[in-house]
Formats: sequence, C-alpha cells, structure tokens
Amino acid sequence: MTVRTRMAPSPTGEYHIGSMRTMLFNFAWAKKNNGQFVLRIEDTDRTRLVEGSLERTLQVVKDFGLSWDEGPVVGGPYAPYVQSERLSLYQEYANKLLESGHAYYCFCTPERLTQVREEQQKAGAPLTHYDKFCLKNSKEESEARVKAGEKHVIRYKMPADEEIQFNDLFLGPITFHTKDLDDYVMLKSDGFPTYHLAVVVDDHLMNMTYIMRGVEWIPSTPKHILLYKAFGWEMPLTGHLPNLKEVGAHKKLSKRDGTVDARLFLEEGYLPEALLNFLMLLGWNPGTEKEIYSLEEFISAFSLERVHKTDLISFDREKLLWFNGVYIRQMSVEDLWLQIVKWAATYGVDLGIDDRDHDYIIKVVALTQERLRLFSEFNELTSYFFTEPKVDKELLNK
RNA sequence: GGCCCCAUCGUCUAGCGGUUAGGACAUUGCCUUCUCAAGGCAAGGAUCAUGGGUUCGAAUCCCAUUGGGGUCACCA
Repeated sequence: MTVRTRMAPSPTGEYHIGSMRTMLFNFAWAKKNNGQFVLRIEDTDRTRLVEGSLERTLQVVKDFGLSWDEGPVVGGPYAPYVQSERLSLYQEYANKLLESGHAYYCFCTPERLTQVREEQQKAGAPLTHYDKFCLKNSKEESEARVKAGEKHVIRYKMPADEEIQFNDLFLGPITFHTKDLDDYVMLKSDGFPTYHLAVVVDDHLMNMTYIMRGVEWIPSTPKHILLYKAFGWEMPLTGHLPNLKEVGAHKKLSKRDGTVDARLFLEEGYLPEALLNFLMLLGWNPGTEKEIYSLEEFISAFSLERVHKTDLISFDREKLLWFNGVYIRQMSVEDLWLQIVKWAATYGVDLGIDDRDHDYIIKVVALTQERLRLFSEFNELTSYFFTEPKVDKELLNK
C-alpha cells in the first residue's frame, strides 16, 4: 500500500517551529516510501481564524524547502483539502452515526453545560463529563426539535466501559477506558465538525496510512479509534511525537524566550537547511555520529524505529546557531553573498554596504564568513568595512 | 484531582543483559593564526531519578516511589 502522510495546519495563527518538525517527519516518511505527503487545512473553528495566516503558513512551508503533493493550491484526487469546504461530508457521516446509534442530538445550552461542569467540580468529581441529559430524549422527539429549528449539536455516545488499546508507532501499547471519556461534541451547532469527527472522516477519505502528531493528541486517540470502529474503517498507523520546550524550562516553547514562529527564524537570518537539519534531530536520531544532514539524506535515513520516546525535548537555540554557522561556512563566498542579498531583500534589511563594488563586498564577505552565524549579524560584523568608525578623542586620551 | 505518557553529562542524544557509559552543542585549556573566528588536540562534566526485585551479571527486564509532561471545551 502506498504510504500517505499528512499535516493539517489550522489558520489560527503563525506556523509554529514545533509543527514544522512534525511536518518534516511526516514529509520525510512519505518521501522515503515514494508515497504522498498531503497538506490539509483544518479551519473548523471560525472564531479563531486569523486573517492571512493560511497564506503565510503555506509560504513558510515552501520557504523551509518542503512541499506537498496534494493540498491547497495544487489540488489532488481527494479535493477539496480545506475542511470548511467539506462541511456536507461531515454532516453526512454524523448522520450515519446518528442512525447507527453511535451518536445523539443534544440541545443543551452552553450555559447549562458550564453549570453542570461547575456543579461536578464543586462536588469534587475527579473529572467533569457531560451528564448525558439529552440522551434520554426519544429519537422522534429529537428529530422533531431539530426540524423545528432548535439549536443543537451532535454528540458521540460513549460506550459504558470498554477497554480500548492501541499500538502507538513510537510508544507501544497504550490502554484507555471509555468510562474516562466524555460524550464529546462531534458536530457543532454552527454545522461545523469538531476536530475529532473531521480528522477521522478526512484521514479515511484521503486514504492516510500513517499519522504522526504531537503527544498532546494521545488522550483523544481513543475517541478516534471508536469512530473508526463505528464506521467500520481501518485506522491509519498512529504515532505521537515529543513536544519541544525551552532549555531549562518545563513548559512548551514560548515567545518569552525567543522566536517560536517558523517564519521569524527565517527573518532572523537562519538558513532553511540549517533549521531543517536542527529539527530532524529533535525527536529522531540516526544511531550514528553523523549530524549534518541534507533533506535528501534525512529522507533516506529516516526510520520510525529511531523516533524517540521522550515526551519533551529542549529546543537548544545555541545548537541551532551552531548548525547555521556550519551551513554558512559550507557555502561558496559568492553563494553566501547571494543568499544574504536575497534575505535582506525579502525582509527589508539594510545591509549598510553603500555603493561599494562587488569585488570589495565579496572580499568582506569572505573575511566574515567564518564568523557569521546568522545573517542578521552581518551588519555589526562588517560595518567597519563600509563606514568610517567614529572615534571619540576624549575616550582615546583616557 | 481522574486518566495517559515519559525519565542517561547543563542541553540533544548513543546504548536495546557483560562498554574505561560513546558522540555533538555549550564550558575550559593548548596548538594554529596579524586580531576575532574557523579548524585541530585535550580536559572537566552522568552515583544512568530513587528503592526494591529477576539474573552469575542490569543504564538496559519487572514492580513501586518520586519527578516531569500531556489531557479532561460547541480549540485544534
């Protein structure tokens, strides 16, 4: 069977460097197996949509040197690849679940839900669940209320107590019990699906064979397993990847400590090749002492067996800087200058080179190459070649 | 709190029953060099979270504890 993997960004903000790592792994696995890598847009939360973020996400993926075989812009046999354009599909499958008795209509207001939740918390319940209030309603009654235009959602009817086990690609067997799971909402009152419904329907319809995603998805995996079972579908092989954190921190990568938006790394003057190389080693290791990998080399070396089990990896910015320096030194002087110029033009950076002739600049670049770790350091590293240094005579006398 | 996952130098990791626990980043020193880098060499740095087992033998297997993380939404 053809290996098909996907990455499904949400246009709710700027693309995160950690997501780029996950995308890289999915991309590499598809490429290694001569399969397809699919990009799908999960824009089912209309309240969090951020203007232009979809376009910027697509752009940064390209800028990092990755590409997709199917997805937005390029299309493909399973189009559309944007969930908001697939609404009728989710409704259709939600209805199937309704008919087969795996789901039910719920008319509870958000206010009632919060109230129920608060009461459960007050009573000291170990976890809060929907109280299945609407499960009592007869099918006829529910359908009549829906027909009358009453606001409703569709919930999955969680089996009383069933053991659910799945074999994580990286972590091995993981067991859950349905009694710990909620009758979660699959279809929202605005007719949009929640993640759980949409991801299962799409992954199946788009013929995905492997899913690699962050560890935060482990707890929702049993919900997906149940859906696959209810539909009678086979679930793609699924594995969960460690998240990234700041060095010395216990939490996920945060803006406080530096850049987290993938695009901003480019803007600071990191090379995509260096970034990718650094990302490869965050959750995977070849088992050899080789550390410098081109994308092609990574694709052929990548294997599922060598993906790490750890759940949190430090994003060592110091080492990333080192990688960038390595890649800068690997380039020819002419190429390096070309890249710097391109970078400056893209991000509107003034290199401060005045109108010096090319030969002079190249000499300066050659002199700077060994020292340069980041394009954004170019100015302070070379300014004295282009502008008269200002000398404070008073200071000299001292 | 319930459930789930994880645990080797400061950091990223190698290790999959017998190793002086290896490498890389960072740190320090030396060499090279007109400086700074880069490069080369070297050093320090890990009681393999703790406690029990299993075994002739455990970083490696099992259990418990501790610590950390994740998750419990009409967000993904």
